[in-house]
Amino acid sequence: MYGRNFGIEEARLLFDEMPDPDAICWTTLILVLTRNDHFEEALKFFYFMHKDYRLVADEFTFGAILMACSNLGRAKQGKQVHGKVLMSGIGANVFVESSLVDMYGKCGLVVDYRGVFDRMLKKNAVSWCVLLGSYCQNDEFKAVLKIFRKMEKESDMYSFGTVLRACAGLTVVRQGKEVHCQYLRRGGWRDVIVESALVDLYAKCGVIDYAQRLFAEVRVRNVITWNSMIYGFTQNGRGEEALMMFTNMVEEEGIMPNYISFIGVLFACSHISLVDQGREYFVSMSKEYTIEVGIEHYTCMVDLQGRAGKL
DNA sequence: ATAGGGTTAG
Repeated sequence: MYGRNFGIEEARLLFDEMPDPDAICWTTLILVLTRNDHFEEALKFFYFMHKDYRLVADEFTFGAILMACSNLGRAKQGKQVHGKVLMSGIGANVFVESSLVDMYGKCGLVVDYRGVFDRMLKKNAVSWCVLLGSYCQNDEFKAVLKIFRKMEKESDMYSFGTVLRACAGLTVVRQGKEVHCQYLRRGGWRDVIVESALVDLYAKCGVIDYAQRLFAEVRVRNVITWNSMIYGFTQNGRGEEALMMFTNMVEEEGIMPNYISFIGVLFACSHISLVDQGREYFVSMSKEYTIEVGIEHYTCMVDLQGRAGKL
């Protein structure tokens, strides 16, 4: 109950009070941690449970631990967990196997995720979606489209974000439109993830005005939707509008920009030679927004000042 | 008590 409502501390305290927590209690705590993005801690507790308390992990435990490995990109640990899964005799569980595919996919191990997927006896929409996601994460966009075309009932609405991302990666606007239509035909409607992917797709394909019209119709926008639009203007040589979008996002909508927002903003400044304003944005990143300045931002600043003759 | 989707410099 606390874990589902961001009460990680409360969940921890209650767990510590338990006189003799069994494997289900431990697993519940691990699930709370993964659900709230505390992946390192989740792994720590797993090893604790396993090594110090000799409790037996089940499919729920392994699912959560594999999720932690996926999100941390820990291939080595993930493989070890895979070994434990095989030894435990619950290898043929659709949750665990889908998590394994996802783990190998997010770690970039193409042979492994394909191998696990091919050997799965039972597959469902999530398994197929994870496979698409794995190919997409490894820039195998053509494979994503090929598999998606062969899928019918196996796919559900979750697949569309990934497939649209693949179309954007290939800048194939015609196929992107087809997928867009298919999404609508299947009753897709007002999904912030799909709509963000659509804005990005059309912007990347150069149909920026259409992207803008679509963006205007979106009801629920989050920072990623805005980033897609901001970066879309930047990519299409419309830096002023990119900066206007950024201002709108922050001042009108009160949405906090993130690391990626500033890549679009600084790159926009570089394109329209706004050196001083670019510097101000660069400084405000850490001062006003407490966002860590990364290599991409420094690169934009080098570009910005280099283009302006300030070698 | 369980798994999956979207934004990123040169």
